Amino acid sequence: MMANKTESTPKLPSREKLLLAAIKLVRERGFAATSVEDLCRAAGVTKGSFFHHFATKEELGVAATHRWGALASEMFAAIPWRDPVDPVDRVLAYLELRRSLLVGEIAEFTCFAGTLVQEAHATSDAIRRACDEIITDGARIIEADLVEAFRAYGSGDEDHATSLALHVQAVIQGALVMAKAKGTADVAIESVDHLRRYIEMLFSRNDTEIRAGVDQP
Amino acid sequence: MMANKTESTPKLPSREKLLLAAIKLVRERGFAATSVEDLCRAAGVTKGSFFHHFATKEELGVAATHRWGALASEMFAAIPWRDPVDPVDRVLAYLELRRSLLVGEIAEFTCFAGTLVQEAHATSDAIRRACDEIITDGARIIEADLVEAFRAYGSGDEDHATSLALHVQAVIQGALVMAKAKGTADVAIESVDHLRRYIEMLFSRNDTEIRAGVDQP
DNA sequence: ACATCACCATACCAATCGGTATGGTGATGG
DNA sequence: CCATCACCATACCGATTGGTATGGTGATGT
Repeated sequence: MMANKTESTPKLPSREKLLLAAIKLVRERGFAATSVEDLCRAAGVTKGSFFHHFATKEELGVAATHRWGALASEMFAAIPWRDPVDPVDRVLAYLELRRSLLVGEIAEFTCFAGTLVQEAHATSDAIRRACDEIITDGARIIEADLVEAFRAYGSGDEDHATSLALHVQAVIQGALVMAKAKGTADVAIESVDHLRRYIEMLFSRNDTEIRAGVDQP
Repeated sequence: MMANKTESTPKLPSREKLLLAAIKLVRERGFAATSVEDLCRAAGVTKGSFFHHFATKEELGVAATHRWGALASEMFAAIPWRDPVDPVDRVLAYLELRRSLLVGEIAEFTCFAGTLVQEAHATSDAIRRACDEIITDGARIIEADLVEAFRAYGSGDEDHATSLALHVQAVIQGALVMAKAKGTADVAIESVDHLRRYIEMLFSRNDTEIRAGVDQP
């Protein structure tokens, strides 16, 4: 049988090293600006190895996107942000988590899929679909909580939950673009705060006035 | 005197043709994926002409960003969205305008600066700064209205207005990324709707309940 | 009338691009 | 013991890359 492909491999296999190098370099410099040789150099493998594992650079892009998606869901599964009993509090905890990740170097908190799809959406439908899938999966993380929240505090329309979950993704993507433009995460953090306030108001459970005069935390 | 550089030139000068070609091609395929020869072909000029006007491809990127900023402000100046007397209504009218632009081909409504800065922020600080400037200028379009709005309906803190204006830009940028991922503008339109609802709630002037159960328009 | 200059065209360049061809190596299954 | 195969290394390919060198042309100031 073929086995131990992803489990219990003592040293990182070449394919994995290439995937991680792709995620790193694309987040730093973009997809088109990263050559296959750059990838190989960063991964410490040869071009022969590269084209053994991936038929084209595009195929690596698709594979790296899936790897990125897996990394993200592993991460969100490992952190206990889902403890609150109130679904709204879970969503807010998720936002707090996303907010807390906005530290350090820009390339370390930007989204691989968002960066890639921006460049490749028109030239590679395979990459576009892969990124769409991973971003939509990301939205699904809070979608169930939002369904619950809408059911508890408003309409039970599931379309609302889907739409709002995608909006959360959109705001985060936009916040990252702004961070890249300004060269600092501050502006991204503020955007997440605005998003938090929106959701708080949407599901306002007490009568505390959360209006224009609210204080920033 | 040197004159008629941008005014009353009968046929489009080469420099302008290159700038417009850059805006078009970068929005379609990205900056790194667009070669200088692509640009020249699309603009109908030769490479000699290109490097006469721009020392490097990077320099063209900066110039095209400024051209893009000028195009945007010309456009927003030409459309009468600023008629309402209430500052909040002006902001909402602006959002409605942005929303109404989300039609047709994706490359025709995406933001040149957002696309460019995503790719080039780490490799060219000149491009990064230019994009930052243009995006921040875009935020300024509604900043004064937001200052008024905060003054009328909440705190008069100007930081709030700046932050919210940048958040509007962030949401739009993010919405465009999502549109690219999904291949359709629908998701972007919904994000703008969410943003609109946020601002309505933030400056809620009457006591109409705008909560989780609100109907989509 | 002449020099200057912005503007553009042609030809060319070394370097790099994504991709291929081919041969070697070690583990595995029969 | 041999054949197969996944895996990787080296060498190479034609095409394209951003950029340069150089020469020409027409308008302009003097």
